[in-house]
Amino acid sequence: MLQKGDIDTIPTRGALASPSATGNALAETIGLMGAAMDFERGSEIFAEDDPAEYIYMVVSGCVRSSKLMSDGRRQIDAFYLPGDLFGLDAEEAHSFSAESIGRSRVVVVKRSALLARAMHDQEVMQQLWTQTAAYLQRAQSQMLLLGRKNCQERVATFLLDMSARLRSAGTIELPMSRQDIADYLGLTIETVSRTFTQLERDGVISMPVSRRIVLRDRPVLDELNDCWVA
Amino acid sequence: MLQKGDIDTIPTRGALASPSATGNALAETIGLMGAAMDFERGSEIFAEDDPAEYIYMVVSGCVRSSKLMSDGRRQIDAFYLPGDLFGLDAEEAHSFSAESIGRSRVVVVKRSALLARAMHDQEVMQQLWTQTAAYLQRAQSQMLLLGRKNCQERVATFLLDMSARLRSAGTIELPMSRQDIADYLGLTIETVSRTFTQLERDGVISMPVSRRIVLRDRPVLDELNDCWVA
DNA sequence: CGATTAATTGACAAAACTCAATACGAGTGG
DNA sequence: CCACTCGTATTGAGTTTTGTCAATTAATCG
Repeated sequence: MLQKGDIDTIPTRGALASPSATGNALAETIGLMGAAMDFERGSEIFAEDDPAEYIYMVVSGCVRSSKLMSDGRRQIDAFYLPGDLFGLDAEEAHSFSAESIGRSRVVVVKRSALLARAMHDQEVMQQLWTQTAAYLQRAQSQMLLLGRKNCQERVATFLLDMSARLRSAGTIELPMSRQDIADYLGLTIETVSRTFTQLERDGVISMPVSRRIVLRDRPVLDELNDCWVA
Repeated sequence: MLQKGDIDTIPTRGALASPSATGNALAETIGLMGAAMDFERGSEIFAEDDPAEYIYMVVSGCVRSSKLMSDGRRQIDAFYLPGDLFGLDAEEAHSFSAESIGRSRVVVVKRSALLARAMHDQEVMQQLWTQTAAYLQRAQSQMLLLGRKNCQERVATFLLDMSARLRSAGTIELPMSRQDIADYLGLTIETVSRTFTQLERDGVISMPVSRRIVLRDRPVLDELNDCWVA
């Protein structure tokens, strides 16, 4: 599915917009080995069941990965922000699809090349594991959210997580639509919208515009979030 | 948390009750390096936030891993069956707890020892990654289930998954309680019970006793399950 | 066999969903 | 600069699904 973006053959040393807390050796290696590609708003980076030929790192923008059911129901597993790796399947085929939200730039490296590298660079191999384990941990938190939290708690957890990952000081600029948030939180767009409105009425957040969220009362959000550690 | 079981210092070569499809080199290594421990019904193997000192492999019985909220709501991330590894956190502390369902035997190996081994056995390191990625993939399917499936679909998916993992020819002997199933599927015990009853009335399954489920109409279960591949 | 835990069932309540209408906001062209 | 348009977001009314609480019934273990 690499046809959709333009390959930028210029090496991407230092191309990372925000040097996220990603496993450094691995991110470094990918940055050096990979090619930068640009994706348009909404374009598909890979599809479910596509051969897992590449491993990806977000440079700028935001990527969503999701699974679809045959009747169109969608669950977004994760949003990837600058510095995040994705496509880390160990299987031959991807078990989910990935699309660019808005415009984004992504560094792409051949799985086979990275694995070859990992085979004689122990640290790269280990970080491949560490990164994957970190995503597994996130997935476990998300299962708690999806299985057991109510809509206020889901939204609070989401906002605190985005705030931490975007390193925002109280104001979050959301890169994704309400529909994406709904599909990530296992809710409908209407419920997400109503929950935002309710939190604003209660003075917990404010929304100058719908994609800009100001966290006004963190203690309440933390309370709703229960077991989160920022 | 290792006090609860009895350490069996006899090496566990060939101790695996059912030689599951686990990454072989890794399972082999753990079997050879590890010590067998027995756990009583309901006993805790490790708790959330415990230091992640060991990595585990189920020999017999069944283990559940879960997360708790402060008010007692529980989400079970996974059930581990013979041959399955667990405790594969890359972090220093476990992000979930693990308890034995019924009696079980587990092989335990020091994380540090296994990592040391992995550092000069490339295959072990890679399988550590592969295993973790496989669990991440399972987690992604579970997120789709928890976020988007209705109770019938959840139960159908659960039954097909258990049937495949237990290699059962149509009859499943469930090792876990309805409460455990409910906490795994993000439902209440009553909803799980009613759904089983409904499926039995519809002739899709039968339940000679509550823990023994006979799959009578796989096509219907597959239909409910949507996108599963056995 | 009896005690105790696990599972089922029923009646009702609540949370989230659906469908439909309306409002907002970014981008475009007059 | 304003009006128009189109995709996105919000709001309302009513329904559905699942949850809650309480009462039974079934299964398991001494």
